[in-house]
Amino acid sequence: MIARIDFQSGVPVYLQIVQQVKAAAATGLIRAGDPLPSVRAMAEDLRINRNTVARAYAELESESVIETRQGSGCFLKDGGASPLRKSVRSGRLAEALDAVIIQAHHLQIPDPELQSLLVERLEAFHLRQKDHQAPRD
Amino acid sequence: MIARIDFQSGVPVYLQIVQQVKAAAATGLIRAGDPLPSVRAMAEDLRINRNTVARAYAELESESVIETRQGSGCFLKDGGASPLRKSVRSGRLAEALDAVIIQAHHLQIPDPELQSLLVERLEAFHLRQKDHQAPRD
Amino acid sequence: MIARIDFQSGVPVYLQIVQQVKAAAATGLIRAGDPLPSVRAMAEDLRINRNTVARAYAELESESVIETRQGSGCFLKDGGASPLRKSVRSGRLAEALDAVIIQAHHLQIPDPELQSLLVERLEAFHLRQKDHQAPRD
Amino acid sequence: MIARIDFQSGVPVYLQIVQQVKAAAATGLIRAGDPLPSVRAMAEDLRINRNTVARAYAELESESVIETRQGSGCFLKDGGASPLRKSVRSGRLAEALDAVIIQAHHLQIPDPELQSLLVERLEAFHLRQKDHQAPRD
DNA sequence: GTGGTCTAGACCACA
DNA sequence: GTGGTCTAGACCACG
Repeated sequence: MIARIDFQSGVPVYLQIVQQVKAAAATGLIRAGDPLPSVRAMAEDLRINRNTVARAYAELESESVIETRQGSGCFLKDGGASPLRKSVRSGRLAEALDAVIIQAHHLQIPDPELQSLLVERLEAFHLRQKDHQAPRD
Repeated sequence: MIARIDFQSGVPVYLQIVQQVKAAAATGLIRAGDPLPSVRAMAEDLRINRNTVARAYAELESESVIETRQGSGCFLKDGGASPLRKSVRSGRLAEALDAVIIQAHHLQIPDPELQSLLVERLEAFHLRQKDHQAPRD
Repeated sequence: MIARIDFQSGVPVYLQIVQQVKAAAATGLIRAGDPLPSVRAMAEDLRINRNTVARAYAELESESVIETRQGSGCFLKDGGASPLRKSVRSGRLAEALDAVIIQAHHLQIPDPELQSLLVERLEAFHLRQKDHQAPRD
Repeated sequence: MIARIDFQSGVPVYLQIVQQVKAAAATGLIRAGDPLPSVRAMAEDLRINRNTVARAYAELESESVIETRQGSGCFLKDGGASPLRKSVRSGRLAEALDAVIIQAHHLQIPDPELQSLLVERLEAFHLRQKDHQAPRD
């Protein structure tokens, strides 16, 4: 099972799926070419409607994260190149960072600590990536 | 002007106001006892519906950030310190950073660029703060 | 009424709406900032379900053609800059052209005629654009 | 090899085969009376399901493009000329071109570039045709 | 079996 | 009033 849904969070269920598939792809839990659980299977697993899963998959496809072939399933794409312009990509990341900065501000966490926390989480992220590569052999 | 609304962001307008009033309080732009702009004034300022501002103020009052006195307006309450323990606070921030890291991965933005982007956005953030504080002198 | 649906064509209804809104935007029938018919209104107009229209609008938003603000409606964006890379954009157009070329081949229309037909349709397109600009004054 | 499948395109695989067999017939790659590859051979060639090839052949037979003889395979029928009148044919192509023009507009690709892209894709198309015909000699 | 589309209707969030 | 999300269930296209 790939995803866990928090029905209390207020975050749309389909977006939770999107985020968790992206996370699984980023850390290497699933790799290019790997099939995702079928829409029906994931819906049953998470006890949600098929349509909700289908919507998540459609969103993932429109972002070029997965590829879906009618009748055979959904597969993870290789992250060859984002179709978005560089400026757009850093713009989006800047928005996300701005939100984090405001949050840090509210949590009264000083800049240097935020920066070192980023370094720490980056290291943790790459460790997870290695963990997922090893067991495959 | 306390708040700036980003209609593109998808974040509810009333929540943007809530967050920005909190931010303004945290940075000292407004202090305990200071009056907030009237609902009508802020609505005209931001060119949004009065209901939206009223809702933001209601939310702020329910969180005990502000206090409304019948007939005279809304005022900032004191109580600046975050009640959360340090570990809880950085834990929350870590979650937010993890999400950003995953996003950066899918946007194919390398670690060093992410880090320098953080520095850049932090500088922009503090510049904005100064802009707000200057007119007060 | 902006769209006409052909239920016989086999083309998904939501895609027909997407195409027709794009066409209306391209020819200047609707302009940047103009509101689109509400989801409910268009659904009633076309006698289809609200969700189908909503899906079309969602697709249009994900392609940056329109902007939707909760509670106030959907508005045409100004076509400032496509977020896609230049290479991706011409790649997509190349795919569309390849399909046309194959079709021309099946219809046994020689290359020079295809090329002059393109010129002709381009002229017709720009004429339509002018037509839509004039009546506004 | 008669067909090349583009799994990314979203066009049903069986339709791609239908179109490409028609194209092969139109360009003279295969001629009246020629045998088509067996269902099994083509399926292995293209790494797709036999059912998919069978469906394509069924479609082609129902359109009288090919003929199946029990036990000996499928053969191309004659009857090359398009039955449509010239005006109808260019009318259909005009519709397709209009759609491409609208797409080019949204992709912000200027007219001259669209025209030169057409020339480029036409060349690529004819190159592919030659590649197919060469091995025949 | 797979995913895609559409309908009908409920409920929520926002202005 | 606006759009967004989710469910339930039907039907189609594809492999």
